[in-house]
Amino acid sequence: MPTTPQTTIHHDHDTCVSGALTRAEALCASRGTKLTPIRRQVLELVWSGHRPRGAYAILDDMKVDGKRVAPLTVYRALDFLVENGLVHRLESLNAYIGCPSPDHAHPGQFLVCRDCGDAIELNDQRVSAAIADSARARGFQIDRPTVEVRGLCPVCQNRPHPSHSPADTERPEARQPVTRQKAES
Amino acid sequence: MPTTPQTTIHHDHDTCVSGALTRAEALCASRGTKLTPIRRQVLELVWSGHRPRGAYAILDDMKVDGKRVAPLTVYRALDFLVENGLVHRLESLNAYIGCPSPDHAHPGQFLVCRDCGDAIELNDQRVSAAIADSARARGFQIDRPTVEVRGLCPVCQNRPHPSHSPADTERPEARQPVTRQKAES
DNA sequence: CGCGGTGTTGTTATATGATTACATATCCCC
DNA sequence: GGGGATATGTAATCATATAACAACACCGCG
Ligand SMILES: [Zn+2]
Ligand SMILES: [Zn+2]
Ligand SMILES: [Zn+2]
Ligand SMILES: [Zn+2]
Repeated sequence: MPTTPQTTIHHDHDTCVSGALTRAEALCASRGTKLTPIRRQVLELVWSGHRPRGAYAILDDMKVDGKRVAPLTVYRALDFLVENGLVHRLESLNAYIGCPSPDHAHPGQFLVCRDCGDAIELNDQRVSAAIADSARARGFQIDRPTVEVRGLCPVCQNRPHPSHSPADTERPEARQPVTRQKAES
Repeated sequence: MPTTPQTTIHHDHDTCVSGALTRAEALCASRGTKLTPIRRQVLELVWSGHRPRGAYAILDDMKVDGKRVAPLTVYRALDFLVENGLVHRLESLNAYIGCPSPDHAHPGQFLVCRDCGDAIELNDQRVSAAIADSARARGFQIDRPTVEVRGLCPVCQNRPHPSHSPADTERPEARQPVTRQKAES
């Protein structure tokens, strides 16, 4: 049994995380930015669940030398990671998620499941183009478009109902259908 | 000099607010929902600046009988207003803004200026359609699409730079170019 | 080497945003 | 008038994010 078992679709998540870290190292090296130990650890913790994660959830796991770090430490690292495109911020969840393709600049477009909490990253050119057109028509200069679609992912559509679901045993991290959920525990 | 002078584009804002309140009254009456004094006051305060406003900013103005109300009072009213489409919540700002056309259901699409803080509401069918297609292609069932575009509005593009701007005297509510701004004071 | 600038981290406190749990009041229908 | 649904009051607490300031580390340069 692997050490980090919490993802929706089965895959070799340990490899998945180490890959993300390796790519991040390479990217920072090529750009002359510094992926310090703290930043690296935060990035690893963002990836750990392969789903959106809140800053304080990361903070809880951030023991450095057995000592709990300050919130600012985590936020500063997250700012760096977001600025460098290694992590996206999900505005509607106040949460962060690792970007699988940080090498090319892109805004985040996400399908966020209200049940399992997973966030699927899209990169739909039609959506981007439609937004760009609409903004241009009004003379608005875009910094960063945000597209976050809340709903129900295909997997969760096929489960009877989250709160009564017998699948809780095999997917213990399932979210309750609350109004405004947290990204994680 | 009017009592509520803080908007970007000059217009008769007092009429603008009273119009929104009248429409809200009519809409609630037709639906059988109740626009209570508290809800009405919160709606008025949401509209007061004609721009996104945080819950606690509203709270600060919410003296009822000279007494400060509890946060929950404001949040409950905001929940009602959002559910009834009278107000939109801006996820990227944790703020609320009045909807100019609450009569027909629609998700909010916004162009949010990073300088003046104004939010222009769009309703672009191409954007909606592109998002719907993209979600359908992945079997994702949409609850609520969120589109919030951060950038610079036409007015602010023509001012030299927010922090050095001489226009501060005529637009005292201008925002600083900070990383993650508040909706209001 | 030693200096000074830039960038990173530490520490403490606080602002802002949102919810839980429970009690009380009010309205409307019967 | 009883009784259920809706609305508000009160207190405490949780969650998210930033401010202000100090210390340290790295790096290029004289
Ligand atoms: Zn993974
Ligand atoms: Zn991405
Ligand atoms: Zn107005
Ligand atoms: Zn609207």
